[in-house]
Amino acid sequence: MYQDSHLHKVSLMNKTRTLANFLDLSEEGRAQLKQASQLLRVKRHEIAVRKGKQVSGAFIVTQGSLRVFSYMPNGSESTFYHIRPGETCVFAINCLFNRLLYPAWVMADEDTDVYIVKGGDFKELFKKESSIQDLTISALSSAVFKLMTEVEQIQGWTLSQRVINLLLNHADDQAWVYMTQQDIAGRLGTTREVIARIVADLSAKGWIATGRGRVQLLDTNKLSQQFTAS
Amino acid sequence: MYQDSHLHKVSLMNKTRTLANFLDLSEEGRAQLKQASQLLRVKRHEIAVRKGKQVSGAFIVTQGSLRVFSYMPNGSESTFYHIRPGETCVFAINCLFNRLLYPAWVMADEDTDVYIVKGGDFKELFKKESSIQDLTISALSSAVFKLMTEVEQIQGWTLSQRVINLLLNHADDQAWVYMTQQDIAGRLGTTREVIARIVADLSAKGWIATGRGRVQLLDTNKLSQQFTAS
DNA sequence: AGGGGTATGTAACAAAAGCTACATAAGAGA
DNA sequence: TCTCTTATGTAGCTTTTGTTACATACCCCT
Repeated sequence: MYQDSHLHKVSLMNKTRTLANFLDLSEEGRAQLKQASQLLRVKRHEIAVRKGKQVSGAFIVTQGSLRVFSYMPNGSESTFYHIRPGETCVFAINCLFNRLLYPAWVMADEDTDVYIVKGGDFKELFKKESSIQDLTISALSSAVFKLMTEVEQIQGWTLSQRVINLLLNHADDQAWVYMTQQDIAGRLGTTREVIARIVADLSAKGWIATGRGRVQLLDTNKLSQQFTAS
Repeated sequence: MYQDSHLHKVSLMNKTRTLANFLDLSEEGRAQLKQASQLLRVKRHEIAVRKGKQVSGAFIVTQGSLRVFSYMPNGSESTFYHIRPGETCVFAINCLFNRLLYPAWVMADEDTDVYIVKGGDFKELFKKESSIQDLTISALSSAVFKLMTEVEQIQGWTLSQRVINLLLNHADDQAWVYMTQQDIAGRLGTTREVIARIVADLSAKGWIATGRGRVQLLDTNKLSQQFTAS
């Protein structure tokens, strides 16, 4: 269904949005980073990393967006998170520091540039460069926070509450959410039909309106109340 | 039901199992750590940290064991993890680096010694001392790994599979698991009755035997197969 | 040995979520 | 505008998990 990335490897020289734009490094740090990193360009819907792959280095996205997900026993996809410009992949860092195999699949949401910094060099840079320390710590700790929150929600909330929560978090200024029901289902680890049922219910109550590829929040107050009221 | 810790604060001087036993530090590092840390002794079943508390520093357990959990909407407890000697609390580190309030409850499983290292000093030490970096990174990344695994399991496995997995992971050499059904339920975020039902089923199949406060694994092969077979 | 506190065993019922199978609608592009 | 792809709407049924309410068994302590 989806193709593999062709692993176009490009030199750092001729790019405007290089890694250095996202990190504040010392002279030596900058030099080491430059020679240790490699640009990987991934096209929309290409697989960037396969599950079980040996992780050679840290990934840092400079442009575009990557989606990290896994397949559930029934074959459906469950999305863990997205990696956006300036962010690094926690799972890869985790693998680097613990010599694990990559535990998920990564697909480009759109055409994406990723820099790969060799594992050994990354660890060395980590010891000295505080901006690398910050990047690493913040990636790890925000992952801990998100995952913890997710575990709590999966265990303590109904699916309906989780859908509402996701809608509230993804709404833009005009209270629109641009996601298909399939996307929502994938994000919550369930199936489209279930989302359709829940969305239909919320719509019948007049709290939201649905459209193709989008949802409009009509009554954010009522929606928010679904967490406090039993 | 449970009492608060009385926060007995004791000087570092007269302890044999001090923090230094668990960390390999430079001279200055050792000195700074010493003056920045404080021993907290918590008695069995006392609450060591309350949810929503401001986190003043990193916790490192030198003796005993702490349980980190949260309350679900229905009032039951859901255990995230335990902190054992030489380990530190990820959530606390997370809070330190991101200025968050502590997101869970902590109770001592048994009489426990915890050192509290002031936040500012801990961050300074982190920049220079590689053993502190290791402790931090390994706490964060093993948390990421565990939580990620847990999310995958909650979403992709049946409760029965999750119970079997937990039993296999907690069995000692003689294939005994010393946990009450209540503990198991808390670990998996469900209720005792449900565990009783599952355990009764496994027992009827002859794969396990149950007893008060313990479970014996009789056929680990069959149990392990429950993950591959549909 | 007996008693009280805990832990486990059971059953019936309720609610939530997953699955199957189509029908219908919206939008993109020719 | 017409068609084709992709997304949504719905219904009925199955399976899993949660709840309620007791009965029974175990084990420590006196």
